[in-house]
Amino acid sequence: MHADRVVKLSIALDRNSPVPLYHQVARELERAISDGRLTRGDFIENELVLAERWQVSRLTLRRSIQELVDSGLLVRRRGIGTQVVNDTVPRPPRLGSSYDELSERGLDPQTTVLAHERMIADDAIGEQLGLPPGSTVVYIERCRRAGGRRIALLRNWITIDAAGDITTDQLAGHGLFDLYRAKGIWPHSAVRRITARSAGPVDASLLGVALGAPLLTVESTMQDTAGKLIEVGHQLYDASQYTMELSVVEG
Amino acid sequence: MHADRVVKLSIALDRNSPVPLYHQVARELERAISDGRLTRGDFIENELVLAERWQVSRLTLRRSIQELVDSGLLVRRRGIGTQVVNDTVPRPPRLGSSYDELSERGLDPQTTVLAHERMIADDAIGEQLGLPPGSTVVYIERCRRAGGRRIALLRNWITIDAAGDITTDQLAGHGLFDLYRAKGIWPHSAVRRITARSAGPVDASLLGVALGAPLLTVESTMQDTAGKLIEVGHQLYDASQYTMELSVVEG
DNA sequence: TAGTGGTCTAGACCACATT
DNA sequence: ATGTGGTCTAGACCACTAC
Repeated sequence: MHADRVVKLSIALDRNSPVPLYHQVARELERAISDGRLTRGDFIENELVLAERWQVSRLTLRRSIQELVDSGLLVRRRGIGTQVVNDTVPRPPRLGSSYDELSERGLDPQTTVLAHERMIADDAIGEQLGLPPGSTVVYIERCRRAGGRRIALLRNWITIDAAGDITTDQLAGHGLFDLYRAKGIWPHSAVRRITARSAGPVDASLLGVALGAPLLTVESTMQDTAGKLIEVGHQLYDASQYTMELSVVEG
Repeated sequence: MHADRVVKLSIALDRNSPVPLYHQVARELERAISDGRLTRGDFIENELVLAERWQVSRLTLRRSIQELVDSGLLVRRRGIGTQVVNDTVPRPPRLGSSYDELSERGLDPQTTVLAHERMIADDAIGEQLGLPPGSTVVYIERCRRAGGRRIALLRNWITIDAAGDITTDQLAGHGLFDLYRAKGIWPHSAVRRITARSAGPVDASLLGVALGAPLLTVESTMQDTAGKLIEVGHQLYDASQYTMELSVVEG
């Protein structure tokens, strides 16, 4: 009972490339899926055969396959084989600014800086940033537009270390993420709490929506690769214009 | 210039356990972090030393460390070492029912089945499930409660294959995920679209909220490990009672 | 019984960061 | 120059699935 198609693949590898072999193999497999040589339901040949044919060690091959399994394109089953489950790479949630995200959707994001100042962190913010009471932080409030319409209100409380020398001009042209990276700060992980609320008078007038309009709210805390807390962010999205999309793949 | 603490760890491994060695090592490392032997900023010893001391191959050790790197607890830097970045495991978004999620938060979720019937899928739903027009699906509408309060309204359109023989009784006592798994169907990945809206008359009365109250909405499409589309789900959460939480770690 | 993926080893060499 | 993590190999044995 095997109506299932087993596809023989040929690939080209460059052993002098600085790109790791396992990644080259993964890329080739991914290409085979995206250009249709492999489609949903197809099996690839078994690991011993592929390792021999492509002249890589089995472990290296396995690592390549694992990459695609992690990203949700392949599924492995012991005793059965490795099968294509997905034609397109599901997009996992990423650390990244809404600026990048809107760009990727083909919109042309623009930013208006509404506030950019130093202030004493209130207790809640200070605690989330792990700062002693009375610490100074940089407060930034921006309005994000796309296609001429106001999409989101972005409020950030950032440690002096991370944002002390960012200028208002820089904020208008770039997402915060780019500015962090330019300073050598590497955002590493974030916790996001997502819920909804009705627009109050301030939010409504800043976003240009009716009083009581539904807003999607995201509160986040972010830290860098050294474990240092960088910022607390509150984001308010006009729900009629913005949908947050994320893919989840079972670990 | 090394104020950084390098911690010497002792661990116990059981080589006869069915649990893979790399996972045992990972678990021990995780325990060392959670019980405070390792804290943020600490370095673990280098890979050669640890592999020798714990009598595992370097590759096995690396795989253990990788587990914690993936989950955001450790960071590795070439030429420098491996360092603890996080004390607690950030919780990545997972495939799982709100039932499981509410359970984990210590609440006691209860379910009322409001509808459970076969119906002809409308065009939008049929298309999302990849079914021909006029196909029959199972429609389920449930109200999820916790702590005696109504938290969410769950609407699912499920393929006959996946839900054809689920009974109403089963639905009252279990999350849909458990029922799928019991049938040998393994949810593999989902795409979720999250936004907000104001409660309409029907939603308001079913959830027991005021007309126009803010709701968090999640629309999802899910498929199993074989790549088959299983269900489309629409979930409405009372935003005053529910916050969606997710952690994102940079890949 | 045969075939598949899952785990583990010992050893080699490379690339990068610090001193 | 030294120490760190990153890649890669060849080979072994195990666990699960199918027939």
